[in-house]
Amino acid sequence: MPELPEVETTARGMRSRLVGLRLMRVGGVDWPRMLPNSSGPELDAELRGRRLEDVERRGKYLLLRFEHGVILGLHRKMSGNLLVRAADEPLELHTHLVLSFEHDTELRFVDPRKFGRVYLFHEQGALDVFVGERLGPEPLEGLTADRLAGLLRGRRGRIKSLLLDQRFLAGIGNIYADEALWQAGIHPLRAADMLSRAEIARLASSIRLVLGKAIERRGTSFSSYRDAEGLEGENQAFLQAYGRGRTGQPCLRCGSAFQTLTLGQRTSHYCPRCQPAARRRRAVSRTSPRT
DNA sequence: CCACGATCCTGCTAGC
DNA sequence: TGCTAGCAGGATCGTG
Repeated sequence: MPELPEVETTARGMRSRLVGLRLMRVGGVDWPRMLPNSSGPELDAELRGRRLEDVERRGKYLLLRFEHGVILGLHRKMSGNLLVRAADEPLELHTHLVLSFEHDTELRFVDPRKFGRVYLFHEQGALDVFVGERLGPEPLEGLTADRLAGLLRGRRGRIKSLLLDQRFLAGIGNIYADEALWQAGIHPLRAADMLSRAEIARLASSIRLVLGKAIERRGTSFSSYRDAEGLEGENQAFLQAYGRGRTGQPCLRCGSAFQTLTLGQRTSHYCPRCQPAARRRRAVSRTSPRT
């Protein structure tokens, strides 16, 4: 569910509410698979009594930095929410982890589908390895046309598949991939290495625009996403592509009916006129034999 | 290297 | 009304 803007919004809320507080207890673990490299008792032993020093976002991960360099990495996958609540407020259904801080302040991981994961890192090096294997650059940190062109060079896949690949760029998901491709006028199935220089430049600026605006609006809530305070975002009212194909709504730029296609088990929404499919390449005889 | 399907889960809804 | 198939903002793994 959450993509970069939703995770960033949550990180900001958690930062303002939790940084500086001492963790008193880890509890509420009722789904061990949520902790692939630790356990409830281990988390409690490792974190109890330690102060939360910072909350960061990297891709779609939330990083909680505790005293003595211990780090928790949280990924919400499709349906997870992280809620800051007073300890006397009733527990939300599907709560699978509770971090109890001082001053009766709790951080609750609420996740109906149980896809969310929490990773424990004993030191920065372990986190660096984990991130290095999974995440590419941050799209809001210096994604110029030149930089994107460099990333695309030699990649043979379809552009939308690449945008969804977290090792290519970290943080883009199905909503913002569709939004950025529509904004840039690029069909989701276009071959990544066939984009023109102008298209790459439009895509880079579209990615920055779409993500930046969504952060300003505190994320997209069309269903279950809530921020750290339990509040909805506002970006759902501003989506221009995602979801429009399901009912063939008109393109806001040209009026054509939106369409959908399926790519890697995901639905893509696009305007067939503003995002034309690639021209079929003329068959060219191969002159050089493959070696 | 790249594409695709299956898998992990529960809740919601369109359609019968 | 009630049931059910299909789909959902993610990511990984195995196969071809």
